[in-house]
Amino acid sequence: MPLKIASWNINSVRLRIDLVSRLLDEERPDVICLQETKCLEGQFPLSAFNARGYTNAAMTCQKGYHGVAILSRQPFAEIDRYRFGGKEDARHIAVVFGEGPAKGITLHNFYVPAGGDIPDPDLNPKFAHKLAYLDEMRSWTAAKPGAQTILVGDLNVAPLPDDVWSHKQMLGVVSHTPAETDRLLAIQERGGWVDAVRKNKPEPERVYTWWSYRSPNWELSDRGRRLDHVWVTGDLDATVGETSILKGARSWERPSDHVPLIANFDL
DNA sequence: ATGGTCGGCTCCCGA
Repeated sequence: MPLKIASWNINSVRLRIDLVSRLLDEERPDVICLQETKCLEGQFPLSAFNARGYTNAAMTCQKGYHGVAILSRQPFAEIDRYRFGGKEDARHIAVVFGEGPAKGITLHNFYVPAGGDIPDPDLNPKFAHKLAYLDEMRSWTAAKPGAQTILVGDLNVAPLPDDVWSHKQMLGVVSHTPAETDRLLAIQERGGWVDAVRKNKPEPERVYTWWSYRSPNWELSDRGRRLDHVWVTGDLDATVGETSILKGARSWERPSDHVPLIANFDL
């Protein structure tokens, strides 16, 4: 049975609901995971999702910042929220699917802290928070090894040398420092997670999901980073099909700085 | 540890 999941850091779901609708109409995923929704639950534009058959919603929200949501055409049997890193930030939501092809599968949607600009936990509390968050993710995945589990989201770390435009020049830049990449790879290893995107786009292919707003010539300079991820537990490895990164969405009107990821499964 | 541009709790802060 096919299952198609989309993940997108939308950077305000209210502002960009028409872009989300376009993605849903063009790609028709079964499930969409959003990060940085940036609104309270009562402000979430549910009607655009309901009109397209995404009548099941699980979200964790806070005013103005962060926020993650899972919208699905298939019902949920369970909804869970975890709070890592010693803050009450809205950065994680998980569901277990009830009926349908994904029945029994757990889906986690994460928005890992960006970490500020200075890659030193002693000088920058935001970077310390990010490292603490990643450390807690590792403890969490080691304590509770997943089965039949998919993890998606904006992990705000580009773990591999070919996940950035210049490994050498990025080693001191938050998102690609050894402190972060070591931690992300440790989470992967401890949890037995498989990087679904790299499974069919292996290194040394350069793969990016984010291009900064600060570069007016983002497409020409192509200084991207692979900050968004789809991971699966080892028992789902064989079910992973095509994954795609919809770079075209970065050129849509008033775009997010992240583009959607699509992952197909054959369950 | 350049500066650049976005979003929202908007003349600032987080990304």
